[in-house]
Amino acid sequence: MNEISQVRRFNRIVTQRNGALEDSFLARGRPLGEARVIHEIGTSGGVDLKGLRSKLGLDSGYMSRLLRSLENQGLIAVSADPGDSRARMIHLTVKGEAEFAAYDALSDRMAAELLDALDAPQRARLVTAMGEVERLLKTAALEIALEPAASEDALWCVRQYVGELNTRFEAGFDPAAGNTVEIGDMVPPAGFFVIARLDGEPVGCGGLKRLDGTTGEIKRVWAAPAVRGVGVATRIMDELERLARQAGLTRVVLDTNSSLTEARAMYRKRGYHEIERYNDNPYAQHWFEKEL
Amino acid sequence: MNEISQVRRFNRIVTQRNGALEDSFLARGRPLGEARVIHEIGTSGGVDLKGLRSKLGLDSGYMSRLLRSLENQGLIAVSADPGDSRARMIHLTVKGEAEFAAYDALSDRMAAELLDALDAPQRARLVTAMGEVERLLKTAALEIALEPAASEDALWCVRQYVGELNTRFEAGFDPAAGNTVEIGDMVPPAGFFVIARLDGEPVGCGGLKRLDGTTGEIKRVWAAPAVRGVGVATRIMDELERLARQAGLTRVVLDTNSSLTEARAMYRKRGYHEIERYNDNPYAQHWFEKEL
DNA sequence: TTCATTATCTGACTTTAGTCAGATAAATCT
DNA sequence: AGATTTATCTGACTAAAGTCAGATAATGAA
Repeated sequence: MNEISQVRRFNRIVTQRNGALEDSFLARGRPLGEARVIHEIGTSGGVDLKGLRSKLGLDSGYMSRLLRSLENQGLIAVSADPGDSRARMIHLTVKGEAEFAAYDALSDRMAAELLDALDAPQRARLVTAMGEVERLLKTAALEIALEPAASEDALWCVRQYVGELNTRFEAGFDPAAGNTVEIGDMVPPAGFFVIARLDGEPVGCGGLKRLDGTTGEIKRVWAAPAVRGVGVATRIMDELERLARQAGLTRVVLDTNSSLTEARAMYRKRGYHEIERYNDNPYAQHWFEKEL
Repeated sequence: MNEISQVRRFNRIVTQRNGALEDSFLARGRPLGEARVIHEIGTSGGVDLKGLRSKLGLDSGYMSRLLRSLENQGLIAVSADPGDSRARMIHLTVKGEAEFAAYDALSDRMAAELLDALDAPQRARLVTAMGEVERLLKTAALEIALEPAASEDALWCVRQYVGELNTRFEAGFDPAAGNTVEIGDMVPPAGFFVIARLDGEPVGCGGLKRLDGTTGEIKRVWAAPAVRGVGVATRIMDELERLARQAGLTRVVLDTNSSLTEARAMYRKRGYHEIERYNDNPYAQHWFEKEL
């Protein structure tokens, strides 16, 4: 099919370019493995060895040797984890930070060189198209799955959600006052909680709480700022509605604050229509329902 | 700058994806070096060792060993070049073809998997955006340079040009009858010939012939079909006009056939306007000029 | 307290990728 | 015909990347 050949052509040409880029990383005179470790530590800014190892997918022996080498070069410092003295924390030294900054500057320069070869309208088109490809690749890589509402990741997502409401609502958001759902409400079969992940990292969530035999309420739909435009909220709503239908519900409702105008537009687009106030949530100004 | 960070974000996410792709190539149980050689031979379908070596940029000793290994696996057959018995020709055996097809199918499957994760409108947007990125990356990588009009590559380009006119003109194109320029006319300082290259491969050409003390004529502007939409013709015209100005000319003219409508539109857009017939080229129906 | 588990490290290994200095034979130049 | 160049091959090497089997010490569970 023609779409497939466009994807393959794209992969080919981009691989060529990135190959050149990786070579120039090597050209900084350091083995690629070491450079990758420096880059990873630098971007996360101090990490635990175990997490680093799983992120880069390296053997423990190999990793140990890489770290020893970087330590001898004075680029990193390894210290014991305060909570668990088997585990190690790693961070860049001043020299390591400088090295990381040099890689960073190199990446910047390569990007600038590419852009310099184009005129302003072409640059604008390239950046727009790259953004579109990036968003759609993320969309394709998105994974939505049921998650225990009490899990570490679920709680993290809800904290992000609460934090964001707090900055967006004019009067702030007090989770105690505005809380209309408990963790237990979103545990199957009573309700559900789902998480959206990108390469394993949580980037969005949403919950469904059963109100009665036929009605479910959608709660806590959140998408991380880094994935705006990727369709995370849409995919989460899809999944929650599917789960609601599967559980025999025929109707879902939700409430929302007037400051969340994009959310309201999305609900309408998905076939929700506004109804009378059905709860006493002090932060809600709009109530919606949808027949499934 | 914001454009730079978009380019870097793009590079990062695409590298991740392609990294996974390369790993799966490795996962076919063959070292990447061997896989690259099979791929290269397969796509070009029978090659000479020297060309292969320069294309992949490998050391002669290393290459020799790679070939010996592939030969022992029964994937390739090496024969003497009929014209030069020092040189070697390489082609895939039946088993090698099967292996190549397997890599090909794998690439297809990975592209299909990506597309499958999207709905039809998203797929269309992805493919469009990938095409745009691809074209603009090519635009950025384009190199235009003076070339001896009698060089191997220059002659190759002109042959492509002639072949294309022959298929596009209703009555065909006879280079003998339609020839209004000789190689010698395009040798500096009398005239110029330029070639556009993408990663070293010629993908377009154009010539300038001095008619008198103030006027130059633009000839043989051609862009390979693979780079349509990349702006090769535009860049070649830019360069030819620059060279004309540099040589002290104040006016350029050119002629063209009525079947080349896009070319005519481009000339107008570049500030050319139509004038009276100035030569007796039997294939020309339109004549243009531009003050520099 | 004992035992299994976990996080990291060390030593001994292999494969991959690549370099470099000749060797060899055919082709080309003088 | 002899000298030089070219295309490929062989041998001897190195560095990078990675694997695997224990060793060690701290942690957590019974």
